[in-house]
Amino acid sequence: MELSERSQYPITVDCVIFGYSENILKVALIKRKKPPFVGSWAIPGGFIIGDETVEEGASRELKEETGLENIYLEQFHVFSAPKRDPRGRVITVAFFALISSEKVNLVATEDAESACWYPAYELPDLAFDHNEIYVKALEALRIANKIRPLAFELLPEKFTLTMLQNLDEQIFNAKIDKRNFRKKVLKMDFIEETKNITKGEKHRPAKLYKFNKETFLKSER
Amino acid sequence: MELSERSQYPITVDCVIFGYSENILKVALIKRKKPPFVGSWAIPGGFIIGDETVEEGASRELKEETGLENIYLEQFHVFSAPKRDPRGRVITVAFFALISSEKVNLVATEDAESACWYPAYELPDLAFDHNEIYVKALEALRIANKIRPLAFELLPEKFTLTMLQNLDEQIFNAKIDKRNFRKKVLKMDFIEETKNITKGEKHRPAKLYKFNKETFLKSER
DNA sequence: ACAAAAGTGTTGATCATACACCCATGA
DNA sequence: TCATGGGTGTATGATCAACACTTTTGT
Repeated sequence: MELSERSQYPITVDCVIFGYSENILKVALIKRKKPPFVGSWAIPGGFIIGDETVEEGASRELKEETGLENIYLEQFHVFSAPKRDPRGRVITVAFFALISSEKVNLVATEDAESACWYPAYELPDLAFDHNEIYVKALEALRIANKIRPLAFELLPEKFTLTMLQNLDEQIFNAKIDKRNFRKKVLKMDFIEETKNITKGEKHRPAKLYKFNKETFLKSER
Repeated sequence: MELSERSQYPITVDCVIFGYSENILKVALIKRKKPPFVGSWAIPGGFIIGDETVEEGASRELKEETGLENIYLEQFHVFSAPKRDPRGRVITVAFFALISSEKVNLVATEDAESACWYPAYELPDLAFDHNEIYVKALEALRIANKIRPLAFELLPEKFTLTMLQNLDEQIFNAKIDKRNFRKKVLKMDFIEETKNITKGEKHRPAKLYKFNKETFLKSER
């Protein structure tokens, strides 16, 4: 049997894009302007075309959506239920993406009437099987964040320990003790104090830290 | 643009089948009898057909290969490099499978001249990008085994603590201290002592334990 | 009696948790 | 001077790592 005689399927990538602004973990959603699910909110995604890998497809999609390149991307699950798209069979590879820029303007694409950031714990009901995809995305983000340090991908290059703690609290949707958190973080030698401090806030300024990737990679071995 | 006008791709599932026999963690491989890579060893897999989900495809494949149903299966990564199959573009969803039966006779399928169990740390060089798939499979198995108890899927219903320890040692390819291991395991209330012991071995008999899934699920909450 | 694996406790080090007050700044 | 978040230490219990001998069986 030749390859071309096999069942073939359109493949999409769906990207659960996490961002962090105003001290809140957010997710980028688009409002659909084409059927099916016109007017519903959905996770951005698109078809794989030509010879691109699923990673390349996800990057391309992300660039169209946010204008950004070199974004952290990680695939976490394939959704292949035959009726997940009422138009016909589409198999999707789901990714989560982490964006560090404080304020990214989302671009409404071909399929979207508009796009905006929703707080991660206040999402509206989503189109297709996207509620299910989102649940798995959060789960995958939590597991990945425990195994390796990912929070930095969501923060600006220099950040305060309070920002880092707040972000962790949001990812796990749980309160963390401040002193214990700082003790733990300051023991990690890949989190380096910079000479900078925050300014212009109406309270005591905070030290800024940065993540040293090289030191982290060395400490891995 | 209609769905049918999109780029479409043949999809395969590849199953890294782990088994455990003679106190050794093993992997099922097939010897290819068709081009490309005739005579090479490979991870078993096959095309998705019709309306089946990737999970259904993997189960079907596994049944053809081992005759077994209701096997533990977990997808862990999509491999989509355009040249990964020299015959043409094929995107594969990789799974790992865990088999508990002590001795499963592997069935040579349509594509395979033969099939056999290889010790997990003595695999031959593999066809396609299967070396890379295998590395990721082992990694995924280790992570999954830390997060939830999977070792039971590889053991007979009743097992000794030494068997369980040996299996963990093989999965992580590391030596574990016997007393510490037993202390930890016996604290888990979902591992229950049975009234049975091993027999007919030329040393002191061992108590047999079993995994109580209900108790485990309760302790999760 | 010997060989082979089963079974068993203690100690010190490290880590996680709980908890409350002073400090530096802007308004 | 007040409001706001930044910054700090200690004590307790839990968990992990290291380590060696006795027991039970088959031959």
